[in-house]
Amino acid sequence: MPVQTPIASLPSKTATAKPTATARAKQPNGQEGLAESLGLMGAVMPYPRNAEIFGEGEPADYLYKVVGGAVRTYKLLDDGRRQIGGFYLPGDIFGLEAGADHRFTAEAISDSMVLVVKRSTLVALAARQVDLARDLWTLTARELAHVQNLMLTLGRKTAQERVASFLLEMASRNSNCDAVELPMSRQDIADYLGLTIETVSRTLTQLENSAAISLPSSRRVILRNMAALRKLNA
Amino acid sequence: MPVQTPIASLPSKTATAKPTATARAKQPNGQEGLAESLGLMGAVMPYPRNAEIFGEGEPADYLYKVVGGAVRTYKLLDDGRRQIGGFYLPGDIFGLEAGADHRFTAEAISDSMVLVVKRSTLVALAARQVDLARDLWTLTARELAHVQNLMLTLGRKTAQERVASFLLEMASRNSNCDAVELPMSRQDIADYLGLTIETVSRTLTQLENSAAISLPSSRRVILRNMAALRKLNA
DNA sequence: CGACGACTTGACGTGTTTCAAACGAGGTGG
DNA sequence: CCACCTCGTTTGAAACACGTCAAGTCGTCG
Repeated sequence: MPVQTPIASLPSKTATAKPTATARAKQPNGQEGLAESLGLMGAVMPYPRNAEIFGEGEPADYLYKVVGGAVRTYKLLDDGRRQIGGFYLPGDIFGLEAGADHRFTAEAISDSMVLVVKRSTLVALAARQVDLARDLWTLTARELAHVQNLMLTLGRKTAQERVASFLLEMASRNSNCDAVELPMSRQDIADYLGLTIETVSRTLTQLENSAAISLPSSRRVILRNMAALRKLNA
Repeated sequence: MPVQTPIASLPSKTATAKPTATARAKQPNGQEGLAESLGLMGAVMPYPRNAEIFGEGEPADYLYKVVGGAVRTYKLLDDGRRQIGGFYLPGDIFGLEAGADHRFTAEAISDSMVLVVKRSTLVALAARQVDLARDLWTLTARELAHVQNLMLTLGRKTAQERVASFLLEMASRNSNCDAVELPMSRQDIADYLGLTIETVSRTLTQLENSAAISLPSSRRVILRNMAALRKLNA
């Protein structure tokens, strides 16, 4: 449950942002430039574990970047089923909307530090700076690509395939390519993959028994056989 | 299977587009302006049933708008499983990418007429016209919202809930709000909802038996009890 | 040490898939 | 005009993967 809602009490030092900060050399990537300059226009806020950062349906006045910790976004169906849309790790940007409102709820998975940036600042800047406008578009497109992949996973894959996809996704983020530290609980993973917590747990032990991974602890996974996992990735 | 690939032989009359065409009054919607002006910069191409319009991984040099017929976009897993990402009906725009390549394949569901517009034209224009840039962003955001909804459906819903969601989605597009003409096959619906063709068929007859819908023919559905369907929509 | 939360494991039930066959509409040819 | 083929759809019966319910284990913190 929400522990604090610091958005309302944001220090409005955003006005001090230097417009020229976004006029740096164009990165091949399309997001780095934006990610870099964000630091100059926002404030870092701490969110304790399970604190709500923003709620579904709230006005999307800010955009967020994980500085430390981890964040999940999700939607709740009225009967309590939860679909997690994505996990955000340090460096990731989330909460950017083209429309007026947030379409998901965002919560800190663990105690987290989050950079908060006023959206109107960016949108106003984007009106004059073509490449910033493109960065915003690219960011949304990246989110789209991620959800499309998730959709593929949710569509018609076995539990093993889903868990394998998840582990490979996590590994591809942690530069340390074959040891993954999971900040999220089994329930979070289950709600991300459209499975139950029991199935996730069982599947992980199956994968361990088949020597594809090992589990030194429940939150730590070592990918022992990438090839096998990738084959499951279908 | 692909019957023709007319993209290569596109008449390049796109250069005759009038830049000022996009400077019309701002619509509340954010897409109408773009959708409207597109007609001036592209050519309408016919695609026979099942013809490929573009393929996954191909350069995304064009953007498309359905003029007549219907289009599906999908991804194929190597073992033949197919996930349909969306259905596009007359008026809908598809194939817009922020990146260089198409991430899905697009095919005509039935004989279709499709307006084809050169992307570089739009992107170049967007560099000078702020609201066109915003329209492109909004279009991607709309696609994102749609896929997020689909993700919710695929996540952990029963067959009844999925089919009900699908029917309500289709009904919300056909202005004729309670009679839906389905251009796509049961297999298409199944691959959209992450079910098998048999389950879709069975579920439709269940819904008919429970008086929620009626099926005058296999491609024609009449929504008899919206409330019941919406309750299933969870 | 005890208690709590997160995770794992087991036994059983069930909704969906799978495999198989029948049905129906549309089209062609005799 | 009817026989016949084809393709999409429907229906049936059996198998299976995952969900559910319940108990047990592990690690952490007070």
